[in-house]
Amino acid sequence: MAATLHDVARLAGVSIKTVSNVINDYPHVRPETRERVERAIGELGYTPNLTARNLRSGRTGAIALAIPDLSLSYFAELAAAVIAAAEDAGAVVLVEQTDGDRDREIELLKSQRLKLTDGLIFSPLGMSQEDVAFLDVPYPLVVLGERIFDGPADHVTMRNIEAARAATEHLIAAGRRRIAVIGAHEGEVIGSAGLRLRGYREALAAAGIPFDADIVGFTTLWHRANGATAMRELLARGVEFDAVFGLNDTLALGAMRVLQEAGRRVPDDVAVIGFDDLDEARYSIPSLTTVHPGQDWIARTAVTTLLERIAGAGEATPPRLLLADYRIEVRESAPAVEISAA
Amino acid sequence: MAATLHDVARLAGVSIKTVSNVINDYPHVRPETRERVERAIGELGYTPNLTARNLRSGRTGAIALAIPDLSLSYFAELAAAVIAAAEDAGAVVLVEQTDGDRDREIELLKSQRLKLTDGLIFSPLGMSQEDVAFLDVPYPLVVLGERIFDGPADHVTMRNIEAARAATEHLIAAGRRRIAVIGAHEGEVIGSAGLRLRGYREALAAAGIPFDADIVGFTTLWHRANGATAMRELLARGVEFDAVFGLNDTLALGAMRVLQEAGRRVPDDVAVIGFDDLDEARYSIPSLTTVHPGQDWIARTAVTTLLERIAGAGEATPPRLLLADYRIEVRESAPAVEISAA
DNA sequence: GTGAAAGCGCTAACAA
DNA sequence: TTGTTAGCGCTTTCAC
Repeated sequence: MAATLHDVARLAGVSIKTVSNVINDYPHVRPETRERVERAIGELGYTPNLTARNLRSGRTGAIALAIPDLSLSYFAELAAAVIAAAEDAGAVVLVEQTDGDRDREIELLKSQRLKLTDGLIFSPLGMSQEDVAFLDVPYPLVVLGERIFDGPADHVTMRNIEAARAATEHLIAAGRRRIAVIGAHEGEVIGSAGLRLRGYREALAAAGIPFDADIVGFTTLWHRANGATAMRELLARGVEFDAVFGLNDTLALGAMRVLQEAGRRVPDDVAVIGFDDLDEARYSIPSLTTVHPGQDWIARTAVTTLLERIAGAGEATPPRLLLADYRIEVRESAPAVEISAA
Repeated sequence: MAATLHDVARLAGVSIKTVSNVINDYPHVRPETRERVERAIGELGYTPNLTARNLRSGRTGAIALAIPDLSLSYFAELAAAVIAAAEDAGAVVLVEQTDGDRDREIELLKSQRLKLTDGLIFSPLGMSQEDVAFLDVPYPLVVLGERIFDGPADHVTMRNIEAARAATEHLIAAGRRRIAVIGAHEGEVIGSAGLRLRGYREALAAAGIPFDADIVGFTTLWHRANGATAMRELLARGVEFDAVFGLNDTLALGAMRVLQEAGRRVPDDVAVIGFDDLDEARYSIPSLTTVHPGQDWIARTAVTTLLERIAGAGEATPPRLLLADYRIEVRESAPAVEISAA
């Protein structure tokens, strides 16, 4: 059995209060007493019981992070950044996977599993705007992503519309006119797909290019395989295009693979741009031009915002919307200058 | 302030023990009493305080998982599987990143940060066999990976030597004779690199092919970029080879990219095989033949083994070594039959 | 500068 | 079947 305060106190011949004082660096302890206590601590190999401390303080020093699935690179990179940021702040992170399933997400929000933590960073995928009321929870919460806006909690996310518009403008500036899209969601208005598609349309409109629904590929899940399938459909349909905007990197990479299999040269015949700037985008063939949406900033900001809320648990400052800066990461799949078709 | 047992008891007009009985599904509670208590619980929105429960029971229901870095796909996929397995078992997972740094790994093992959890699944990368004594910790521990063997804790890992040998044999069976290796570590004997290299050499020896140090590429970190660099060096050296064994998938993918840039056809000129069977290996161009080392089994086994140790905390069964089965996942980059060079 | 004692919210032995 | 009560290990007033 592990040693307790009492054991240390007995061995050092002092009261537990004195031991507690030593442990918590309370200044007014006589040096010789302190030393005696420290020796006893060392001898017994005493370490404080965090659970008991937590019970007293009402805090655990842990935060929860709920994401759809760690095996999706985007969320793995996000989680890595969140854990690193939390560690810098002295907090520890409990990771939950929801699979992007609405019911599991809602259940998680009410779940007692979270009682082990002081607050939650939540990246919903299945829930949508009409579920906004479920975000009204009795603990500190920071929401990520584009599924729900104007909720009762702080929200850290990216500038989807502007960034997607910039991506599209990048292609237009390089001389592309028939820009296909991969990953659209039927009828979605907000959500990553809806917002990014809107940015795309804004860019087209600004350039006087008509929107053509024929070169928009729909796919609900944003996995590599779906990008590949959507691109196959586009090719099978026989529509013409000289560029592809993958609404995320994995879609773009899947699409790029199919393009190459079909003998289309990237970027000569078809330029490809993605969204997310995954590590992987740097190493594909060709390397993937993409939107860097500021995940690191999002992770850091989510952690500090949550910890602030936890610290000031009482105060009712209104929820904030925090937006990351983006930039276009120009690589081989869609260079900046116009490439003349062979 | 959240409601407590007392509040519920008061409202329901019973003692806290009765409320506790209801909550813990103690059978001998009169139905009408139970109903009254349940109504009170609903009215107050009572949820048990897990910290207090943990203090009583000495358990937290959380386990820790320590890995080098979630942004490495292998560890992300491992973590995803561990979290899923833990959830099935009713446990929650706290994820720590060590960056593969020996000092951080050792510090983590002694850290109080873990006091929030009942046990640890630990995947060391910086530590090595001589650090085995640090694994003698006063809490349930399951070790993963190939850095340390015969330690005082349960160890779940893969059959590196046999699997690497099988991978090499696959290339040999397809008619390859000059098989380069990417990712070797200078002088390493155990550790993934050392063991896999040993399997490679065993396969060569068995086939009567001499080992040639000239076609072994060294690189300490196993990132895509390192695979690419190592392959560039190999090409620059002008050595001949008709196959490449990437000691993991990311190395193989990085190497494959460089090969293609250099105009070598995969698999016609050079066959490529990896190790890990990352999700990504399925979607590269060409898709990557690789060793499936049973990560899922490893994750599930690590979790159940740890939970068993936690449950039987007293008993001192000797540490076990648990080995996952592997298989060769044959894809385009190294087909089973010999491809005749054009 | 140090000690005594209450209590965080819960569980479980024991009583009734 | 239900109530009383003693802790789990710690922090923290309040005395001394």
